[in-house]
Formats: sequence, structure tokens, C-alpha cells
Amino acid sequence: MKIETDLMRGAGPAAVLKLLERRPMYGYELVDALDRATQGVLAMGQSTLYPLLYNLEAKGLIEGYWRQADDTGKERKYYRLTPRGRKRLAADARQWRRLTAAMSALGVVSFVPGVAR
Amino acid sequence: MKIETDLMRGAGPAAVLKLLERRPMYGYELVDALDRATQGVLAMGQSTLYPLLYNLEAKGLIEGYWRQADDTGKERKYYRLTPRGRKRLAADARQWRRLTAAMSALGVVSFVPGVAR
DNA sequence: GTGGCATACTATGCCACGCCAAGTATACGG
DNA sequence: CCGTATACTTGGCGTGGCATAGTATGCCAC
Repeated sequence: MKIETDLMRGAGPAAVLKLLERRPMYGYELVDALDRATQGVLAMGQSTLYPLLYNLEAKGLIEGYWRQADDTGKERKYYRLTPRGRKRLAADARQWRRLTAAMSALGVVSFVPGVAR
Repeated sequence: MKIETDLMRGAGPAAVLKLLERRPMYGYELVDALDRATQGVLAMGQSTLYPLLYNLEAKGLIEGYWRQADDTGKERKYYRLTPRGRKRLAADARQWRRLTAAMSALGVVSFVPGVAR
């Protein structure tokens, strides 16, 4: 189900940025969301996700802030996209389009461009 | 034009295996073929490709053999797929289909499955 | 009330691998 | 005969996924 490590390197950051584009989320929530949204393909453990978040924050692509949860009242660390993160996500999307096109050209996969959204 | 390092990690080996599936090639030829076939997207330097070849050979996915070139008469080191390499390529293709589907589900890219070939 | 389990975040260290840089060797064209 | 293209090899650095472990809190069954 899960993809191999070296694919995760390329896809992980872009996937997280994409999820955070919709709405701010906290770490544990992201672990679950990634798993569900991709049917386990991009499922990553906590020890992969948290350092990834710290890394994205250090690069100024996302920013974290502590906020009390509505349900439990417990403090959770939410992350949201920064303007730079939005630009990076757009750049990542371009890279992925190019890459998918290249892999199709080689015949590794057979995907064709779909409708833009 | 060129994709970033972490994408190359996931795509590089599969791309090389795919090229070698058609016919045996030698290192320098592969550098050029990768560049041309993907419009520079998967272009990699010699210091990336050669170690990659050694690595694939160590894993038993390809095998190298010295052979005299038809044109110059010079010895070149050709590589061909092993049966295990063929299986690995099929597995890589499955991973890439899953990954592309996952990235599409997230909305990072908008590609849809094309016709099988 | 307490022991176990789910939730939620942090920290340490290993290992693989892309790539920069540098080196070697041969053939060919001017 | 010297520069350039071809062709292969090697050393070392930096990045980042992931296994492992640790901390803390809230909930629920018994």
C-alpha cells in the first residue's frame, strides 16, 4: 500500500503543503488526513511528519501556532501556509506536472493531463 | 527545466530501468537519452548516473559487460536488465501509478489514467 | 481510583543517495 | 600536437525519511 522511501521524499512535502492550503491542521491530524486522502499511499508515521513540519517551518513555508481545541480544550499546535508556502506549492505542482509528463513519455506510467481545477 | 533532487531520487532508478528495458545502453549514452527523452526533466550528470548504475548492478537489477563499439572500436560498458530488474521495473511502475493517483486525489496534479500500452 | 489505551508532540541517531568536484584515459579534428 | 568530446571512476558532503524512545494528558472500563 505504502510507497517506498525515495518516492516519499519527493511527494511528502508537496502533499503536506497541499493539505494545509485548504485549512490549518495539527500534526496528528495530518498523519491521519494523509493516510485517508491517499488510501494509505502517502501514509507517514509521526517520526516522519513532525520533522517534516519543523523543516517546512524553518524554511518559512508554514507557520505553527498553539491553539486550544474546540472539543477537548487541549492545546494543539496548528500549522498554516505562509505566502511563501503558497508560492512553493505552486512551484511544486509545476514540477510534478513536468515529472508526470516525463514518466509518461518514458512509458513508466500512462497518465494524461486531466481537467484543471 | 530540471526537477529537484528529492524527485530525482524517486524517479531516477525507474527511468533508467525503463530505458534499459528497450535495449542495452552504456553510461554516457544513458545520460544523453534521459535528457532527450524527458526534455531535460530527468537530466542527470555523470556523477549521478554512474553511481546509480553501480548501485542497480549491486542489487542485481542490471548487469554490465564490456563490448567493442561498432563505430569507434572503443570498449564501452553496456548495461542490460536482469530478470530481477524486469520484476523491479514492473513493481516501480505500480508504485508510480499509485503515487500519481494519490497526488491527483490531493489535487497537487490533475492527471487521469491513460490507455495502457 | 487506577490501569490501560488513544491522543499529541519532541528528540536522537542511522543510513541511503543525489550531486559537486576532481581525476583518468582515449580518439579525433584542426 | 594540442584542445575538445567521449567515456568511466571516485571521494566527500548534505539532506531527509524513519525507527526508536521519551514525555504528557485525557478518557473509559472495571
